[in-house]
Amino acid sequence: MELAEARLKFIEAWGKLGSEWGINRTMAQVHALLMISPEALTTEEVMNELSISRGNANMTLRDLIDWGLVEKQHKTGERKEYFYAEKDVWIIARRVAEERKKRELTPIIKILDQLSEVKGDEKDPAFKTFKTSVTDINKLAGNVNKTLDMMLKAEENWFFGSILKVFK
Amino acid sequence: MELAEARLKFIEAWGKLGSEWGINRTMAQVHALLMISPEALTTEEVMNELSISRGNANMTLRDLIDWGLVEKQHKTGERKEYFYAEKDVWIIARRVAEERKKRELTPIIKILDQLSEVKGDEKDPAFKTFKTSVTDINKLAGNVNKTLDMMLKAEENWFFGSILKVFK
DNA sequence: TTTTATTTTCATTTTTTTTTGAAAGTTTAA
DNA sequence: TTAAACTTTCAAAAAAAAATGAAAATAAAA
Repeated sequence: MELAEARLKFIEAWGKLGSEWGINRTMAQVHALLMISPEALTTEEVMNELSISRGNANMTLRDLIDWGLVEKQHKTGERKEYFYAEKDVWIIARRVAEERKKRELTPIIKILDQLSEVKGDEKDPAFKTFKTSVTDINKLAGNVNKTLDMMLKAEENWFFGSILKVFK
Repeated sequence: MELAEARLKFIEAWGKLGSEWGINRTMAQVHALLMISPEALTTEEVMNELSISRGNANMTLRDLIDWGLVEKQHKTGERKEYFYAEKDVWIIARRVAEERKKRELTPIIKILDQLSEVKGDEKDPAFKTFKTSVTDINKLAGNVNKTLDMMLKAEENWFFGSILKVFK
C-alpha cells in the first residue's frame, strides 16, 4: 500500500474509532492527521487535508489542545500558528485517561455518593435492589478511580513502572 | 432523598454516562431502569417509565439482549414477554468489555495490521512518522487485547482471580 | 379457522450534533 | 495610525442520529 492511501485509511479508521467512543469524528481525524505529520501544520493545512471549514478546524484544534494532545507552536519570523501533536502513544493514552477521569468518572462518583444516601424501607425489594446497584457501582467506580490514579503515577513507582512497561 | 427521586437521578446519570461513551442515551436508560428493578418488566412498563415509544423500547431491548446485559423471560400462563437485567456489576463490566473488544478493538487491529505493511522510503520523514505511529498503536492495541483476554479468563486463574477480587 | 394479543419493522419526523462561513476580533508590521 | 494577516465566534444550515407510530408480521387462544 502507498503512503498516501495508508494515511487516508488511518485517518478514517481513527475517526471511526473516536466516534464509537463518544469523541467527535472530526476531532479524532485532526488528531490522526497531526499524529502522522512529522512537522507542525497550520490551520490552513488541516482545513485542506481534511476538507473542513476554518471555524471547524479552529474549534477542533482548540479542543485537542484542551485535551493535552496538541500544542501550538510559533515559528520565528512567521505570523501564523502551527499545531503539533504529541506522538508518544503512551503519553497520548495517559492524557486521554486523565481527561476522561476528570470529565466523567469524578462527576459520576459524586452523583453515586449522593444516591447512596437514599433512605427507605429495607424490606422493600425495589429499595434493596436500588441500594445494592448503586453501592456496587459506586464501589467499582471508586476502585477504577484508585487504579487509574495509581497507573497515572506509575512512572514514578518501581513496581508498577515495570508492570506498565509490558504495554509499551 | 426519596427512592423515586433517586431512581430518576440514577437513570438520568447512567444515560448521560452512556452517551459520553458512544452508547445511545435511551439504551443506557433502559438498562439503568432494568438494573434497579427487582422484577422483570414488560415492554409496556419500560415505555411508560421512560416515556418512549413502543418501537424504540423494542429495538433498545433487543440491543441490550445483543450486548448480553438483558434476557427475555416468559411467565407461565402469560402471553407477553418480560425483560430482566443482569445485576452483578462485575458481570456487566465483563460483558461490556467483551462486546467492545469484539466490535471495536478487533476491527481496528485488523486495519492497523494492514497499514503496518505500507511500503515507502525510510528516509522520508512523513513515511517514518507514519510507520512509527501505526506500529506503536498496533503494539499497544495488541497488548490491550491480550490483557483483556487474560482478564476475561481471570476467574479461572488463581493468580489473576485474586487480583481481580480487589475490584469487587 | 378466525380472532385477539403481542411483537417487529421501517418510512417518516423529530431531535441532537456537527459544520459552515462571514463578520467581528486580535495582533503584528508598515 | 492604518492596514494587512491571521484567529475566533456564533447564528444559521446541514448532516447524522434517534424516536415515532401505524401497519405488517407473528404467535397463541378461542
